[in-house]
Amino acid sequence: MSKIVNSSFYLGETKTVARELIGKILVRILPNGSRLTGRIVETEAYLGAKDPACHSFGLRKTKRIESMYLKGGHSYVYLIYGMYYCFNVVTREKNEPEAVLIRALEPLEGVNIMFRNRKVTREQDLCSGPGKLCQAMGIDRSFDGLLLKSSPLLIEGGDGSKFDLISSPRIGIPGKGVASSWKLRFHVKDSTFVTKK
DNA sequence: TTGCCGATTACCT
DNA sequence: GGTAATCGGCAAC
Repeated sequence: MSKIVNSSFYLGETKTVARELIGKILVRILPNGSRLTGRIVETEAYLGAKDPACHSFGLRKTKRIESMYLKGGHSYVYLIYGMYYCFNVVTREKNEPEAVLIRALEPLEGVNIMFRNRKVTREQDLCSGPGKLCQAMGIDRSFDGLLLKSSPLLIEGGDGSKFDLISSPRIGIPGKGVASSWKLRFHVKDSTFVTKK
């Protein structure tokens, strides 16, 4: 059984946290105690005030992004395109609104429940995208602003395996000048569970 | 108040 | 390859 990640982990450099979240386990605990878990295989770093692609660029503050201003280790969940949710882990200190977007998981426990939550037939289609994994794990706006250390949502340390990592530009943010080419996306090399082309 | 667009996805030709 | 679905933020009217 893996250990819950200590909150101090999330206070470091956001790019480092994004890289080191690869291989850790996202755990969703249902009201009946069932565990839905997946190994994190793809992440992206969003660097707050100085990052034009980040919701908190220039320290913008709205109701939607209030949780980004919480201390590292909280969740930031928002609605995108009016129909999908994206799950982020807040990093750094309070009032330093940076975060890591969790883009893909390799399903581990509770796979049959994930199949019930999404209408797909292949396991590779369950959590291979930020909107997909929220659907599979039943994460919505009510999970925004939670401390990721207990039910219903937390992150565990994983099995300590090492992975070959690839870094690349972030997906879906064209037209943001130099920020569009920053290599802030990380994923496990050769994983079949990452975002598809 | 209106209109456009987004850290997406599924389904269409 | 293209585009509809559908809501909140925000700039423009």
